[in-house]
Amino acid sequence: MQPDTDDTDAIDRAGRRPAPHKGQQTRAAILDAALGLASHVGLEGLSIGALAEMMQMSKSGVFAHFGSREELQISVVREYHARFESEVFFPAMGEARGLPRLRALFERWVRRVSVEIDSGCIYISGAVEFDDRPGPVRDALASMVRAWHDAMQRAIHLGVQEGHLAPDTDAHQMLFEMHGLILALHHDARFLRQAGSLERAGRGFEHLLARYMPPASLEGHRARPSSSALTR
Amino acid sequence: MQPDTDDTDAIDRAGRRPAPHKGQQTRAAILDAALGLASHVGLEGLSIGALAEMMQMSKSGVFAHFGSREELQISVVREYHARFESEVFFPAMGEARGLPRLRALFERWVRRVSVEIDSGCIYISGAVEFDDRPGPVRDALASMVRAWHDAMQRAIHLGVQEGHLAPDTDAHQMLFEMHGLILALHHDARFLRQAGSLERAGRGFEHLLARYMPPASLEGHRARPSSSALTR
DNA sequence: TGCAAAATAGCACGATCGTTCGATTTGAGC
DNA sequence: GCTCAAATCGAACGATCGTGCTATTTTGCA
Repeated sequence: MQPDTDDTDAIDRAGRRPAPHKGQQTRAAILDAALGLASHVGLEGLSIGALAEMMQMSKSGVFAHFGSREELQISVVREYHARFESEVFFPAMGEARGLPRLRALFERWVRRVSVEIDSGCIYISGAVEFDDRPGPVRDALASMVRAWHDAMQRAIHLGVQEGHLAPDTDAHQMLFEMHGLILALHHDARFLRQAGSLERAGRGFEHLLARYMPPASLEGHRARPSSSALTR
Repeated sequence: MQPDTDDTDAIDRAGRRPAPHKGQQTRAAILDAALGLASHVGLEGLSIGALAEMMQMSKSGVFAHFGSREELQISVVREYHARFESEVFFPAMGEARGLPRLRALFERWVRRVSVEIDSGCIYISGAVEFDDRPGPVRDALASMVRAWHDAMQRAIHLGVQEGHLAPDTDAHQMLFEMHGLILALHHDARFLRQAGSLERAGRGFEHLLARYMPPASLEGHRARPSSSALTR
């Protein structure tokens, strides 16, 4: 999880462009509305006109903040990424490595995706909308999803190192199966409106943990000392 | 898997409307093109103009066959359902009940979803596009997905009856996890263009089978005689 | 308080959308 | 081959889209 460095306001933080910050303020407000809108109608359904009406602004007023619809979409993706990070990734990183952290990551991931009835996940809807549409939006989306997947794989590797998961655990495979649970949850809860989906996702995760458990002889032991401060 | 009874041409099959069938012919051709188009740009991205150009017809000529865009979308969903049935469901039903049939269902499901590089699954993209958009299209989509899920659950139940799966197998839970594998495959292969996704889905399915295996003592035995011809 | 710049509004454009309607072409049955 | 209905076309409609301009208002700083 790193590609959220250069924002449009990078220049500001660097010192130049002396004062006027009212613009950034409304830009943030627009982005907030855009995120809410996009999570309902998708990134493709996001229209500047609807956004302007929702903000009680003129179309051109909204437009000026982004320069193009595509740039708006990319900004929304970046904003979603930032929120995802601060609601899922960072808090979970506070947990101890291995199982506790992995559990926290999954649990928060689940909560983020099945968020109180409405507001779908832009990573998921975006993946479907742009799986056949090359361009900068798709690139931004893909790079952030990949960053998230990499972070998850690192957490799984740490689980192995801590001796909480079997030494021969295929991290990519385990991530694949975890991701599947999340996607099934999103599908069943959001599209089919099926009750009990949340519990099913949780049970599925327990099944995964049981499957990737270390053999009893190794239980509780560490595969190797996890001293180095650089391994996170 | 049943809700594909009343088509628009039901009146014809019933006897009335004596002869002209050229219309149905081109309607089928349009539907075929529409299916291809929708699997790339989604049901929402499906436009009559693009379809007309692709068919080398006038917009109104295409339009007349469906009466509305919504009806076109529903027709596409129905057509996809029919193909899904004949490519996945019916052939797999030829396999023996229990594990062989379940394997066949999953394998063909996988093949249908990851179909030669392009052409995504309309069930999956449709679910994302219409999870927040009530109406007849969503209803049609949901009813067919549900029919498919029901069919899968029946197959799982038969697996239990045949003694190929543990007696306490939660069919809904197992389906949830299988569906997750399919969705993860669709995501990783189609959006992330990740190699090896197909194998990961297969491995995930093997993990599931291992998990829902009956206890060794029951292996090979049937939970109860599967005689009645009505149990399918 | 005044001034430059930033933020926003207003208007128009070309394109595309789904849809309507009347005219025209095509088809099949006598 | 004639006829009538079915199939298709062509043009136009209102709406919405993203975007480009030029005013106008608002903002932050001297």
